Amino acid sequence: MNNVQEESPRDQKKNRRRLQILEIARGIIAAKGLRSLKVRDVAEAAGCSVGSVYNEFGDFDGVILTVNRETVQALTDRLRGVSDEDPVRQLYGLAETYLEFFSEHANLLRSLFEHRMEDDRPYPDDILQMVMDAFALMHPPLVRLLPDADDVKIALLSRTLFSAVHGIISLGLEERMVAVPPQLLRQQVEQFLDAHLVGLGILPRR
Amino acid sequence: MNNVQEESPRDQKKNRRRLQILEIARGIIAAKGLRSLKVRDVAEAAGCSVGSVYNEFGDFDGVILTVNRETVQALTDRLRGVSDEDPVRQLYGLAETYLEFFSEHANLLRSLFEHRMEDDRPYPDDILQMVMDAFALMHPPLVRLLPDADDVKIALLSRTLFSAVHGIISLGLEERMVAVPPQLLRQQVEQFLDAHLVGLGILPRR
DNA sequence: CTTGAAAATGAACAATGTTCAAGAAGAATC
DNA sequence: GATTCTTCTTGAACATTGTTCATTTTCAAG
Repeated sequence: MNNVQEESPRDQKKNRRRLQILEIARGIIAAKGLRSLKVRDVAEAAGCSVGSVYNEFGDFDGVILTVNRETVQALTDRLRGVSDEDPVRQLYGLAETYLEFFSEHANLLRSLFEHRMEDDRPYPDDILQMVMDAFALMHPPLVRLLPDADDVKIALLSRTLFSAVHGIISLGLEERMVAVPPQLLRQQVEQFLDAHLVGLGILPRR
Repeated sequence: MNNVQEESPRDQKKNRRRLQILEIARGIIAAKGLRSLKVRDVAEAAGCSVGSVYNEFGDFDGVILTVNRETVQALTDRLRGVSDEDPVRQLYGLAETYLEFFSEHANLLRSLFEHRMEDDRPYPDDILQMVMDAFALMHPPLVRLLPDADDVKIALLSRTLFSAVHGIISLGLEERMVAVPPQLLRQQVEQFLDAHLVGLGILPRR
């Protein structure tokens, strides 16, 4: 049985344009923020009609959500690239990588965390799951470092720790708030982890 | 010299309506989120024309920003009410009070942290300052607990700690993400503080 | 080539923020 | 109290932007 679908020229064109629309939307969000994203701008830049955008994504939220989905995917890929050789280093690496990624793609991350659906439509489950999975990446190193602890507790701890790091970074990079210089922020995150890992008994008191 | 401006009947009416508009806007944001706030709804509920809303607040962002200003003011008031008798208890109290306030006014807090201005207009400085001041409320108890530490470092630590707590709470209450049960979240925040204060040498290792 | 299905189009519509000329209301002056 | 001046209020009109859909175009299959 051959499951490989041949891609007709028509589908190729369709896919090419789908990617193009996403690329353009991502570019606008990254450059000028989610609030500056307009259907007509995207359609014009992609050389198609607004109807085609709707045809491809259902509604405008569909475009945003697809960009967000790809953002969290890219984030996860980056976080998975952190070396797991030494579990302590891995924790620092995850936090620092998150900081790097957030610095490089601040507006995309904000779109991911701040976008609200119209009315009371639910946020897509798969994206939420992907975010939770990303935040669970501290789980394996924590398990290694706290072998006697309950696995459920570690899962909770992983989310808590990553959420804390997220708070420090997202507010630290918020240029609206008194902006923290990047180098200082990195140091801030490190010292935060220092203290916390000492508190968890993972690192010795200095 | 008498600096007290008599309030003319006209001003009274104006002020009454200003307050009414804010009350209505706050109610809508709190109940259905910032994205559901519409000028016409506010004007109709306040029994005036849309023009009057603009006359009073300049533009629609003006309404939102005023609500946000009052939100952070209310938050600060609540946080200032935390007892400063015991500095350790004060830190826990600040975190728990923040959790309480966030639970009760989740949509208002989200409006404060997530609202972006049109184009590239800057977010009002006074609001940013108020948020930073609120986050600095951990400073005094930390100074008492770490009398030998550099004051600038403590200021940074205060912001970091509060930002971390903010991250844990805002993501924990995010019903979009896998919602954490309130009681569990409270425990989560407490355990987070436990570990961190141990790490800072403020609490003894248990 | 014909034909039927799928996609693309863009004008029209709908929702919503914004402006402003005209009128109403109130204060100031006599 | 009448007149005049200032200020506020109004809401229709406009501007922007998301959404729909009847029509046209495209193109693969027969």
